[in-house]
Amino acid sequence: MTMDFSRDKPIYSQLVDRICGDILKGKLQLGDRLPSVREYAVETGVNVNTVQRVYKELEAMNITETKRGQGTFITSNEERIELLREEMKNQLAENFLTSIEALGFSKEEMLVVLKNKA
Amino acid sequence: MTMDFSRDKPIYSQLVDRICGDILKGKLQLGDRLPSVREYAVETGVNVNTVQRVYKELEAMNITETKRGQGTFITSNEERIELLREEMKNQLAENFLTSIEALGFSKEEMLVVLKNKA
DNA sequence: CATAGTGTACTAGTCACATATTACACTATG
DNA sequence: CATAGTGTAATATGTGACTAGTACACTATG
Repeated sequence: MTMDFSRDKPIYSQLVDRICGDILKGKLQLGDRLPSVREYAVETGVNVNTVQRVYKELEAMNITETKRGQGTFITSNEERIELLREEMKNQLAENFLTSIEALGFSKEEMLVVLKNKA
Repeated sequence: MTMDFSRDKPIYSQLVDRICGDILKGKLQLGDRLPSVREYAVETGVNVNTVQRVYKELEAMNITETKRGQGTFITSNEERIELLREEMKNQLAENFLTSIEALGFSKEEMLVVLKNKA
């Protein structure tokens, strides 16, 4: 496959985002098994170590559980996923507000822009 | 002064944002002279080269003009600043929308969150 | 024309990231 | 119990972004 990655962010981080997105979108279901590190490395065209880092990161976030010899699985803990959803939503909002404040825009002003966009 | 910088973004980039913000907020006026690279380096506690990079970046954005031996000045071109304002507003909005889409959130959902925040 | 204050250029060091390679540990399966 | 497929760990290497130190070039000013 050899995905294309943006250059302004580490690959491993983009992959984490991608997987989180797939979970939140429902493309990946609770309990699903992720591809093996070697498989996913080939799929995405990156090194095994990079994939390992992705899986490590996900596990640290408590959204996957890895079992030696078996694979890496999305947690079956629905609460955790729901919490993740809220966390990420909040994080996004906070970051956005911080950015607009730093640049001198008002929240109201930005809301208008957002509404008028695709 | 020794400002504190976030670690997830280059210092020079944060300084560019800061100055842009100060311009858009009116803290810096058209035609104003910025501190010299050395002055600003001391003020912020970073290296002269870092400041130079900031000024270079700003000049590339056409929002400052630098004159050897004299200093770096905010452009007097009001249109340019107004354009900058629109550009940055759009950029912020686009980035935000891209992020929320990647993570599987809807625009409407996020608008609600934003409204309910400080 | 000397001096001090500008911006600028060059070189080098550090660090995070990504890669490559190799070896190890565990588990399922025949 | 052999084998193939999992995740894990360790080491070395290359590269690019960022920062720092130092020296240079230009300009105003007395």
